[in-house]
Amino acid sequence: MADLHVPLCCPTVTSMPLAEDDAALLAGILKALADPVRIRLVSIIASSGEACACDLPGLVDKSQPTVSHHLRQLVDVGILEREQRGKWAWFRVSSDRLGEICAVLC
Amino acid sequence: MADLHVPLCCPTVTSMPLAEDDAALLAGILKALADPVRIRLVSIIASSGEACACDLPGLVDKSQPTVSHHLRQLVDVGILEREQRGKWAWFRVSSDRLGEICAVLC
DNA sequence: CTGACGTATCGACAACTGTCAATACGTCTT
DNA sequence: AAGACGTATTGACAGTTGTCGATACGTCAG
Repeated sequence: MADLHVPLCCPTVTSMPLAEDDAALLAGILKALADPVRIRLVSIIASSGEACACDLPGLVDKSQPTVSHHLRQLVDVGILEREQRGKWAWFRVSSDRLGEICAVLC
Repeated sequence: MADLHVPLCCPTVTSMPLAEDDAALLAGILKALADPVRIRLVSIIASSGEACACDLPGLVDKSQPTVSHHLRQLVDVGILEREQRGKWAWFRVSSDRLGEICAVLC
């Protein structure tokens, strides 16, 4: 899979036709957000500042493997940042990434 | 399918945990954007102001039914507006809709 | 070192999605 | 009325995705 961590440096979506590469990159990032469970995870983590993975399966009512799978996708595109603390994994949203998405869409 | 035309009136994603319903609604809209072909269509149409469906298959290098299918999804969630002019279909982006998405994400 | 426990990965499966050829539907022109 | 032409829908199929049980991996406590 392409590296989705690169900054979104393309011009605004509405200003000129997106190149195929930029379109694929942006679509990949949006796809990571475009799931009810993942958007809720982002929302929960963002509004708390940070969250421990141990609490998330209960909060979104999904199994631990499923939540881990979703978290990975969000980390892969740079929306979430992961930090290991002892045996717990903590997640924080990358405010930069969300801002970039907005900047490109408007 | 739920009506995705309703305004996104939920609070910011980052301010408080999204309710399940709001999450499903927002995810549906983002999913419509989260495809390379559809994002390019939006970008092409937005940067021209409007576009005729007859030109789009050539511009994105997809078959006419495929493009029609993608356009329909974008119209269904309110990102595109369709206008029939004689036997041609013209599309315009709903700037409101994109703005709403940004407002909710940031 | 070993057991306990939190997390990630694997394997499998049903559901969904993007794609196109074929076809149906609308609208204009003659 | 009939043909031409642009667009939408249908049917089918391969590829992707969300989900979870089982299992492997890491890290801490004893």
